Amino acid sequence: MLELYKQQTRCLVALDSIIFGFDGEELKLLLVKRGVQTDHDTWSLMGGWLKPNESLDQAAERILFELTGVSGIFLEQLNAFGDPNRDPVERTVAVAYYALVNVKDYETKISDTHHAQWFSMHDLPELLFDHREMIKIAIERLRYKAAFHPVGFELMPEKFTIPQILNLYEAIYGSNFDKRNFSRKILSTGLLVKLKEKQKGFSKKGAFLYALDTEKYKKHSDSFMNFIPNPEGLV
Amino acid sequence: MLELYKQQTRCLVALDSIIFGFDGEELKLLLVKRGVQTDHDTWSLMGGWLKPNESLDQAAERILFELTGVSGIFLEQLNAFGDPNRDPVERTVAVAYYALVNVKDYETKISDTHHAQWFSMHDLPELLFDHREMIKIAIERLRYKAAFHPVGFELMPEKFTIPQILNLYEAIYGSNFDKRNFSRKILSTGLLVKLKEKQKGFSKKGAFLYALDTEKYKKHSDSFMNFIPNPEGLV
DNA sequence: CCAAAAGTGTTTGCAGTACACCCATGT
DNA sequence: ACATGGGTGTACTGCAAACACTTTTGG
Repeated sequence: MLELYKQQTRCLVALDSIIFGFDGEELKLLLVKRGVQTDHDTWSLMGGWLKPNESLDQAAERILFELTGVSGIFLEQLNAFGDPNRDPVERTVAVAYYALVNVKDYETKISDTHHAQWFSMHDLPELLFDHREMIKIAIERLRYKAAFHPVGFELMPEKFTIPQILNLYEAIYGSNFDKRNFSRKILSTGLLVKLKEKQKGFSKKGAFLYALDTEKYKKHSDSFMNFIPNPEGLV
Repeated sequence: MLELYKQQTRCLVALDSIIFGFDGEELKLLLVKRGVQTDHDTWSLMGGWLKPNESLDQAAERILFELTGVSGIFLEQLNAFGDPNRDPVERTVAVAYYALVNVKDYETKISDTHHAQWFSMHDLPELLFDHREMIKIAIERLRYKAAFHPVGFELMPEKFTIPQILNLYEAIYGSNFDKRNFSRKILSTGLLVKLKEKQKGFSKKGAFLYALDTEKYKKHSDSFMNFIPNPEGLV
């Protein structure tokens, strides 16, 4: 039996994180400038190697922290990618994770560290290896997830307005939703607490700020409801 | 840059398949008797090692074929498992897949080969490593998937009856559904073709056999609808 | 006073659910 | 004849969708 183990080829295991962010208007992706070996403008997902004594989840969490200083955010395994030629240097199996953060809260932390930069989903640069494929699958997964789970709040800052969440969902799905129906739906979750303050500066009237009821959110984070119209439209 | 590659530790990569089967009555799982090194009654998922020149999907497909003679069936990546201690012999990252087959069509092929055996989901033997955890996640995934995608048909034989599909869905979700509503829903997909024959022998009246409209099925296999009542009940 | 965004209610239709009786046949 | 499982129809309800006007206030 142990013989069987000895004969097998070992293989590098990498972790790559697709980090989604939202700045109140647009859905963004955090990328890092690819190291010196390539002089052209290639960007990469946040990635790193699996170490001997950590689990995949731990490794993804660690790498995210090392590169951004961010921890404790939504981070979920997406898929493993193992095409034999996906990394031309040496065969590597990559386990991809996707993460959700709000851009505002972490902006400074992130940009300083590792030449990380937020890119609009609609305007991505040239990407390393199969990272574009990973992103494609991640956005599909995010759409799937956000359609039924209140995961969108992970992308919002602490205080946010209903029109902002609407913007977020429109950005995720690339389509427009009726604001009346949407607002009713979101409020009917009971996860939002209306604050006394208003967001000023953006619109003349100003929109009421809301906060997440974190207690309820924890309990209901795996709950299940329709957040978007016509979920049948999903692939 | 290449230095970075050199420094990293390589690691074994295994594939494990959770193979669901349905015999018309019960949901089953295909397991293999664990090799000689353990004399006690430990069973294992179908598994094998990743080879240097194959992708994860290819490897999963190959291993499934080697162990069962079955190919071309529904086989989808589930999750990667990478706890450092999950395999006590040597650290191994396992990429799990789940597969759906109908027991009847492949019964002989399977049982002959590798001491494989179908087990009732409710009566599983002692399992290797973290295989029980994998199975738990696989059944969750199957429930999730089958709730919205017509994937249940993958588990049915070529010809089947409505009561059989009902049985299947009841087995998957461990609860009972109203047969009138269920039958209406399933037929409303337009994926079924009613045959002239009846299934005889089981009930006195006999139930009409149906076949899958494979053309439509291919087109709609990623379509989206509710197959079960109260999908909110899902985790 | 005007422009721009926020906020709010009602009607309509469909899909999901609950529910009960007749049918066909082998024994 | 009867027991067993197969097959069907209807009424109700609740949620989702469509839809338009009023409010606020900065400029």
